[in-house]
Amino acid sequence: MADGKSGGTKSGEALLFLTDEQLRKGIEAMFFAYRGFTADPDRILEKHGYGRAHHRALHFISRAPGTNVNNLLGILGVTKQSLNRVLRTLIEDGLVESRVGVQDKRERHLYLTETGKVLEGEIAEVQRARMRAAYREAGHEAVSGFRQVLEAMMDPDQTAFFNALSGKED
Amino acid sequence: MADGKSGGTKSGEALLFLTDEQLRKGIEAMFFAYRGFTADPDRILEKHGYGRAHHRALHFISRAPGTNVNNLLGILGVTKQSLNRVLRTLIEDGLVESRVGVQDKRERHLYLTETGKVLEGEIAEVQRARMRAAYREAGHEAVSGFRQVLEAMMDPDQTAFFNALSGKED
DNA sequence: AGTTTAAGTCAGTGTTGTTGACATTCCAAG
DNA sequence: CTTGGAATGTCAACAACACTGACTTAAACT
Repeated sequence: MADGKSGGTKSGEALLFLTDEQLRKGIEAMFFAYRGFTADPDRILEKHGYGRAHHRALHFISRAPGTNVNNLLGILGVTKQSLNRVLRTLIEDGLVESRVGVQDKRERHLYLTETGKVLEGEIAEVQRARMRAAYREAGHEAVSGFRQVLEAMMDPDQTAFFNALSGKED
Repeated sequence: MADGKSGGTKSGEALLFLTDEQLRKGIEAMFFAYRGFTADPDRILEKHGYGRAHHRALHFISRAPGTNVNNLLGILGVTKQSLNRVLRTLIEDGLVESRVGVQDKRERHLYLTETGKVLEGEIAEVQRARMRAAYREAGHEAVSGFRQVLEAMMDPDQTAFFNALSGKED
């Protein structure tokens, strides 16, 4: 079962033969790539005294302006307290604006301020730059495969959030 | 620059047209997929009172038995103390064995004990299972592209570690 | 009026990361 | 041979960020 050769690859049959070794390589690739993926944003965030949690909030508020706290909690998959700590500092620092809901006054709708958009844009650009470079290096076919595998790797409820965020095209 | 349509996609020319929107989708896919990627191991680790740092140590010691602390530090990209805290509990709990170096007595060589191999194997299997399922769902071509993009996304020094860990084939 | 929902808060805890100081060992220059 | 520097690993104290659980406020629903 852990001899790295047989194991769970028996039921694969005709279509796809996957040794434990190949799977392990994929797992390690995921680990190292994710570090690269977060490296550039981390550098910028550090200069401002922020962490990844702040980036995630900025990103998804930018992506879904006017979203409420509950929705953001679902997307980020953290607790209220975790999100709130981050959100409070972002609001205090004037990067995020919280507006009381019109229809439902219990809700707070979140928006990036101009300052918030600047920082989010700066971080997004370096992250896009790396993604762009990786895509170009790997080529068109690879990009499609990359996305397919990633989507298949998500938990179903996460996939729901992912799809809900979809822009029109893609 | 942040209108999601133009921006840094100008120098793409013939080969690959990438809108900011497509890149953003890739970034979000990476975020959600990584959460799925770590979900199963996290569940097992939690039962034992361990975290991801413990898993990473177990994984790479299993991958490179007899490695010393310094090498592990390079692979994991954390500070000595971070690794050491984790390593100490794993040694105390009898999952990892630390042997003083023969040639250089400053070095400690790390090995999994039988107990350590059992836990590492259990975690590795659930992680492989998800990767296997994702690979099968996405298909052979996709797997190749997935790996290509991930490798291109790594920092060069991380790629070095990644390749150094390579098994014979693959 | 009573219940539920959305958001925010306070207190306590755990994991994981950091820096700084320290012990041991090796090695090479005087 | 000894002394001093470099490398390896350990320990202590601290910061960031996640978690649970209990509670408050306000608004909405029934």
